[in-house]
Amino acid sequence: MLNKVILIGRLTREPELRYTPGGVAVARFTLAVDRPFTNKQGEREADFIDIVVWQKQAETCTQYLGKGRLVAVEGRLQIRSYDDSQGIRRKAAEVVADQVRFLDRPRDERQAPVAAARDTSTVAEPGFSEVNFTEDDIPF
Amino acid sequence: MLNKVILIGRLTREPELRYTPGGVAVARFTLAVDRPFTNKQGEREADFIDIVVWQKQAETCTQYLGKGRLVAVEGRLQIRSYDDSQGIRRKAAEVVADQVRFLDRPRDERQAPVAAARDTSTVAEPGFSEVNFTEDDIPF
Amino acid sequence: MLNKVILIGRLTREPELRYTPGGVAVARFTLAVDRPFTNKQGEREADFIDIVVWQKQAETCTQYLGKGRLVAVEGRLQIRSYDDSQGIRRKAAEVVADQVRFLDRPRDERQAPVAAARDTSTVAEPGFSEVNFTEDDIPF
Amino acid sequence: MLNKVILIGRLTREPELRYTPGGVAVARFTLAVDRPFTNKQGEREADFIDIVVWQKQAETCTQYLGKGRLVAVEGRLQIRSYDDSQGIRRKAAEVVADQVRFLDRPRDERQAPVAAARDTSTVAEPGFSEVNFTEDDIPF
DNA sequence: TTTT
DNA sequence: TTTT
Repeated sequence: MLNKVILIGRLTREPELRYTPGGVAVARFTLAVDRPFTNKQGEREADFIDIVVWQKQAETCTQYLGKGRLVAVEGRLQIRSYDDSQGIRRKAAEVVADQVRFLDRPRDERQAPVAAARDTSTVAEPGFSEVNFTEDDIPF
Repeated sequence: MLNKVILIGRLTREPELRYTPGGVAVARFTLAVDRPFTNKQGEREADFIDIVVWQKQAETCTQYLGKGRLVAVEGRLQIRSYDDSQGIRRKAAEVVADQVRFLDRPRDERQAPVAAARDTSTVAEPGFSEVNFTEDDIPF
Repeated sequence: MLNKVILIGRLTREPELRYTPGGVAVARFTLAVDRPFTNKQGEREADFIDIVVWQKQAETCTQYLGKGRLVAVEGRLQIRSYDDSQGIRRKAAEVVADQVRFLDRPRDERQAPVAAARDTSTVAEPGFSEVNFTEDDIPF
Repeated sequence: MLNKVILIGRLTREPELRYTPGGVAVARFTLAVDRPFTNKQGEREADFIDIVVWQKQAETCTQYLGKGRLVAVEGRLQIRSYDDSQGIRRKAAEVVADQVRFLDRPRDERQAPVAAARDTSTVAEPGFSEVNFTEDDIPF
């Protein structure tokens, strides 16, 4: 009845963009999220979490994000079963993103910070469509 | 850049429904959310948190919820300033709900559980409008 | 850097309790979490999400929870790799719970509501250990 | 029964550190969190949300954070009533932080990135004390 | 002002 | 393998 996931981590690789037969964009990438403690060998580990993004947001993520970028992802945890190419039954877990927020600047934008700021601001909330009633509208 | 609140608590009173001049429904209610510890006198306290709900969801909440009902609210924390009727500047904090989930049955539905189940199921996700691409659509 | 999962759903079976070689309690159960939309056949699906609970909370969950019970789980999403009994490399996803809240009463407690209320209140926050500084302590 | 807030925003000023009569550190700061839409004048607004941090984390936040720094805060929403210096009854809303994550580097550390990285990594999770059972311990 |  |  409620299924909410919020992650902050870094992309392990470029997003991969595909289209459904019906022409809808879908992107996938993996997020490395550091665990909040060290293991018995004193090393810090990470969870590698698969992210799925749909529609316009899929395209903006693919266009602007790359390996190492820091993002916040809000979404839901989806578990699905499938048979792999060897016919072995497998389960996949992935976070289907509602929102992807970009938390750092691309590396090569240190030279062109203003343009970068503008570019990324336009994609800051890909696919966002919340109705924006504000406090001015509140009648009590 | 990210503002997410998730609460589970009980309504302290009936929701109050109004309409903006433009005819948009807005409901307000207060949620009592027990604190996860006792105070120095050994008593359990609660936070009384104001909730604002918009549009169709405002109407379904007003119709189906009442004092004492258990709900989960997902939304964002909004802080706004205003002058009260004495001209004193005040700040208001409220959670603007994206989702309100009903977690228990109304009291008088013990007699008529089937009808109740059907009725509440139809309002289980008031105003919900997520695009429902599913795993069958994932092309990789 | 942030990995937060919040779920509300129903247990698909009794929790299973084990102990590590060092004697620490671990419980596992699966949560059915309804998806917020229907599929193309008009059916409502669910995600079946594995939950891991540690220590005292593992024991209270095992003692008080059973198939069909409604709970809220707060935790982190853990992805781990392992080889199954056939030597096939697999990935497992599970939510490691920080908190498990019981959102309904056990079925057979309708006859004994008072005792039930007391019993479950004592386990309402298994393993909880937050430091409880309150507003009375705030020096400004 | 559940009260969870997750915010990403920027400090509007330096944290203010005090101590309770009993000697416990408490820090306060305000977070500007951009709203996910523009108002009717096409401007982007923000919510200014008061944050309270306790104990060691209060001290590390005060030591390392300053105006403009980007952080993620996880905590609970607390509503409390008090009388101000004019005897006017007021309500205060604040997020009591469980975790504060630093999401950017301090400005003057561009010159000394390595030291900065090390310094901030040691305070990345101030006050964190989660028990760190890991997958190696899972007996099933 | 407050819910179970 | 699955809950209401």
